[in-house]
Amino acid sequence: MRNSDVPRDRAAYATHARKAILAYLSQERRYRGAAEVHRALRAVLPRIALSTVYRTLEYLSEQGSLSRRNVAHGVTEFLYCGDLHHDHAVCRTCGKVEDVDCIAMNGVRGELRARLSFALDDHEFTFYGRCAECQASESTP
Amino acid sequence: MRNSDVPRDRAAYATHARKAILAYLSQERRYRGAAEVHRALRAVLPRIALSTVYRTLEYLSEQGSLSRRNVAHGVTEFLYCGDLHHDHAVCRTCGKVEDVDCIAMNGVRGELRARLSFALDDHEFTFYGRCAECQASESTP
DNA sequence: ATCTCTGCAAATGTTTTGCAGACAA
DNA sequence: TTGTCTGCAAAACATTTGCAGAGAT
Repeated sequence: MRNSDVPRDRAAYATHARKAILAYLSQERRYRGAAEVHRALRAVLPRIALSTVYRTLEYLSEQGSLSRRNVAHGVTEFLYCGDLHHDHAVCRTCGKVEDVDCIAMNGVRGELRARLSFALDDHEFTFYGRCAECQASESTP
Repeated sequence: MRNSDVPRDRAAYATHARKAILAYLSQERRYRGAAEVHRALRAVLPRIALSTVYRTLEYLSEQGSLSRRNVAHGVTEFLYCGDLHHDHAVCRTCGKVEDVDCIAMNGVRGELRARLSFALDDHEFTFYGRCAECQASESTP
């Protein structure tokens, strides 16, 4: 394949909307939907359109800056989350998300292949429970 | 609390729609959306309404007979799946779902508590790859 | 007979798209 | 200047709901 056959990446502009959404989500350590992001951004960019939020979230998650999850009622939520693949522990009380880089995965992978003859090439793990902070505040209400 | 105060469960009728949907999904070992189920059921019940399919899928998943997952574009899919909690290995080639009752999970749980002080109360694991059959047919096309 | 379920049609809520002007490079 | 984004408004889609009649017990 000649170099000229390689589709050139389209230029990616660093616009107000992209910067603001990335700034908001990287500070917020929770999954947020388009409507929530839109509401929050209006403080900084009063004229931003909801459709722009959708397009930007889509763009950023394709770039790998955001990870997405589909929740009930047709809603998609996004979380700021570097380039690395890792799993998430979601606190059911405050919604905070912590990254889990799980060593035990190696064992799981081997077991899966041995028992099901299943060739694993990807996984999605989500843990639900209570984070350390919320456990602490439960005892002192 | 007196016995008469306990809200009595509503009677559950074994209707054509419920039987047919359960029959279809228990034979099909894949996640299916409402539209797909509806299309398939028309062969047996020509007058069945899409809204009935939605209501029935909702009902069956609340009963615990179906497990649900939210996929992209606001679509919810359902899988026949007994009462037991287990994780799924989804074949990316044929879509077939196999249950995984993974022993290595205990290791994951312990690690999570030790490293994050995270009190785990539930998890959702999905594995993606190729099932044994699809691996075999890849070598003989 | 009674209470539950279903078909139909209309409504809801999220997400997508077309297009002309605004913006970043 | 040039090609990429954005705002606006309208469309597309999956899903939900109200209601009267059909169905299950």
